[in-house]
This record gives sequence, structure tokens and C-alpha cells, in this order.
Amino acid sequence: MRSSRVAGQPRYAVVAQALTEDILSGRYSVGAILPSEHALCTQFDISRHTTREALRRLQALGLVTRRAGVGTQVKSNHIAQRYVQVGDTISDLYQYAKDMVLNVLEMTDIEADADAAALLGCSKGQAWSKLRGVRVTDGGDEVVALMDAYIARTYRGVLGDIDGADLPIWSLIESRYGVVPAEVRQQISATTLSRAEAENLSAREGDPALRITRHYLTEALDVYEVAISLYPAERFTYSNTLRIEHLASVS
Amino acid sequence: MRSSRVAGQPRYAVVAQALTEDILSGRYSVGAILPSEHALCTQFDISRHTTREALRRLQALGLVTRRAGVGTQVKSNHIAQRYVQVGDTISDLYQYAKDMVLNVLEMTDIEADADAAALLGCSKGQAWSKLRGVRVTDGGDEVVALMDAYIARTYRGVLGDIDGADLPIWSLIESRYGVVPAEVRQQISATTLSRAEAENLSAREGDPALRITRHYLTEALDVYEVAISLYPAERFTYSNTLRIEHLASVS
DNA sequence: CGCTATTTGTGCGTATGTATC
DNA sequence: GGATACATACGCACAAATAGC
Repeated sequence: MRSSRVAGQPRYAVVAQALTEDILSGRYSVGAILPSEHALCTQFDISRHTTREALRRLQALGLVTRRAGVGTQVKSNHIAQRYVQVGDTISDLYQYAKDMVLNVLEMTDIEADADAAALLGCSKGQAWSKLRGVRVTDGGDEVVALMDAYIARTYRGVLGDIDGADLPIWSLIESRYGVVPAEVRQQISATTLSRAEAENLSAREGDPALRITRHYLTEALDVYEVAISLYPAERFTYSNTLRIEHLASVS
Repeated sequence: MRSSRVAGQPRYAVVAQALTEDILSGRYSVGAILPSEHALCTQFDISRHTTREALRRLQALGLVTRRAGVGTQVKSNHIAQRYVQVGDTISDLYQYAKDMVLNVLEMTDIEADADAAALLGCSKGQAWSKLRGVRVTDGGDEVVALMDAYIARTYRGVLGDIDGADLPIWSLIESRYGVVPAEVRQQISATTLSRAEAENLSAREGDPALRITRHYLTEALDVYEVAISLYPAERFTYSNTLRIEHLASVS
């Protein structure tokens, strides 16, 4: 009978380790097809069940994909170490909205001119709605941010929900249309307040401020909302935690 | 003989779906132990192999954990939608370092006083090294950022590698010590340049700037490096893309 | 403390279904 | 259709981890 363990490791782990090393070292290059399950069974003198358990590990590591009728194909020659934004789901992006409401100052329907099209990442002439508002603390006594937002005409129905809302606009769109942002692109820069911006924020012209621009994209990578927020320096700090994602080890 | 399929779905998928619904609906609450594999086998009239495949799916969704001798425990009652920082590995955090080198202005060994301990998240009196430097474009003709960095004394060996390096300090630590940041905490705020800062940056006192503070933590959540970078507003924009992570469906 | 019962983990054998070429 | 490869599914046995007596 075959010994079921080698060096205290399960047999499938030994096989997974060997195959992993072969892939990382380039002996099986990306795109190549690994030996079939049957071939691996004889090569390592193990049952098909054990072979499949080993290949399952490689799959979990993102090294291979498997398809019936084709085989096990090498997809990557390195073990990805991804960083994940922590916090339950997307709530870190809420941070600015907690205990705050958005008061709308003005709202207009627009068709994208050249400048807007460049900002929105869409073609000229597309139909959007634009709004300007301020985020104020729940009591309404302190203005935290001035926000310009662009919303694709498809989701125009949320415009009525926005004034006084304590949620971000993308969240209102999710509630009403069931559309979740598949991708969020942020840009953060420092700037100084113009005269008009300072007035809306009860601040002084020339004060330093943080500008955060967020593009919200659908699964098809179409931009459907853009929000540009302006925070006077002392009223807001953006913070962010990334945690390494440990993929299951092969050992 | 039992039919191997129901409604075109594999049997394990049917079971996984049923169990998932039971968990999401709260019939099995968080912390509860699911019926044993044997119990599920008789309950659904399936083999243990099929039961285990179904439970594997729940595990992949992050709904349960399994331990020999204990059982299958419910860990979550919702399917997480995590956002992942895109880009290969951690390279988005490189962005500021591409084609730039760090010129060290001064380096000192310190022991954390109250202020430093608060900043570093360590206890008073701990041994650190502190350095100040500027990131300049590769030609050396333009200063992009002024940086203060604190490095735990354990990794003091990298100090000699830093001057002229075109990599972030954490990367130098990784090369020399094999330590990868398990968690990175970032804080981004707007500020204005002090007189001394402006001189180092060839800018004017009072100019707006972006301040990015990053804490790098080990797996044990010990802070081992802190970097505080100051970027004059027009010289840098922080950007960031989060993408939703689709976990495998149970069906 | 050791013993036992329970539960999951590992491993083998076999058969059939489904996808691809 | 046939050959090949992975997917699903049944069965069995023993090992390892855990909890409770």
C-alpha cells in the first residue's frame, strides 16, 4: 500500500507544491496545458481524487483554469498578492456621508460639451443631469463639503431623492435601479478655494482644500455618475486601509 | 437510482443553494453549527462526496468555516462584495516613485517621545530611525515631494540603501528582510506649506499641498514604517481604482 | 489523565455525464 | 461518431482534531 503521507504533508499538498513550483519556475509556461488528470495520477502514483484536490489548490491560487474537454491551462506564473480595501463592503466610501445630509443648491439637465465629455469620459452631446449641493452636518449648522455631481440621464429618476439625503448618490441609484458600481475611480488633489466656492463653504478665498473626484462605472465600464467634492483642509481627511489578501496556501 | 440532475443543476449546487438561503434568511444564525456531513447526506439523500462539494461552495463564499472535530460553523449571513484595489499587487502604491529617486537630506536615530509615539502608534521610548528626503525626477531637476520617514530600528539595515533609491522604502525593506506590509493605512489631507517645507520644495510659503501619511504594518499589526509625504498641489494627484470582486456563485 | 464518540480531513476505487476537438 | 479531458456522483476506509466523560 502507498504511504498516505510524506514529511507530514498530505499527498495532494506535495503534488500541488510540485506543480506550483513548476509553474512559478516557468517549466510550465503561461498558456500551456498541464498533463491530464490521468497522466498526473500515474506520474505521482496517486488516485484521481487526490490529483483533483491538488489541482483545486492551484485553481484557488489563480494559477490555472480548468475546462472539460480542454484541460488544465496555466493562467499565471506568479501568486498574486492583492490588497483589499477593508471594511464591510463599500462602506469606506460612505465615510463622508455619515451623519450628514446633502442640500441641493441647483440642478440642471445638460448635454455634454467638450469639457464635460472629457471629465465624464463620454462622447460629446450625451445627456446628463448636473447638480450642485453642500454636505452639512445633521444639525445643519456646519458645511463640510461642496459637491458637483453628474448623473447619466438614464438614472434621472433619483434627482428627486437627493435633496436632504444622508446617503451618497450612487447608493440612491442602487436603491432605485439596482445598479451597483462595478468600479470606482478616485482622484485626490489639493487646491485652493475660488471666491465662489469659498462663499458656499463659509470659508475664505484661497484657503487650501481637498478635491476628490470619483467616477462610478457599470460592469460594462460605462461611467454613470461623477462626483466632485471639495473639502476645506481642516474639515476633512481622507483615510483608507488596505489589507493584503492571503490566498490559501498550497502546503 | 437517484437522478443525477434536477432542473439542469448539479446536485451539489442545489444543496449549496438551499443551505445558502437558509443562512442568508437567518434560519441558521451566525455562530451556529450546520448539520454534520452525515446528517446532510441523509437529509438530502446524497453521498458524502456531494455534500462536501456543496459545503466547499459555502466556504468559498465566506459563509462558513469548517474544522475537524467541531463541524461547519456559520461565519456570515451575507455574501460579501469586496472592493479590490486593482493593479498588479501593490504597484499602485509605487506610483509616486516611478522614474524618481529619493535624495536623503538627513538621518537620525531617535527614541520615540510622546508625539512620535502617538504618530507611530507605538509605546514611548521605542527605537526608530528617522529620515528626511526629497523625491526628485530622475534627471534631478525637479523636486516632487518632501518626505519624512520613520523606520523601526529592527530594519535599520536599509538606511544605507535609501539614498538615491528609485523604490519606496517598504520595498527596500522587503528586499532585504523579506517583510511584506500586511496592512497599509493611508491618510490624505490638504495643507499649506510652512516656510521650511517650501524651501526644500522650491515652492512658496503658504502654497497648497497634499499630505499623505502611510503606516505600514506587519502581519501582527505592528507598525514598522511610517512615511509622511508632502506634495505641492500642482505636482501630484493621488489616484486610485477600486473594482468589485465577484465571488463565485453557488449556482 | 486517557478513553470514546463525533466530525471533518485525506485517500482510494469506480461509473457515468458533459464539453471539446 | 469517436477520442480525450474534466465534471459529477456513488461507494468505502482510515486519519486527525475536537469535545466530553
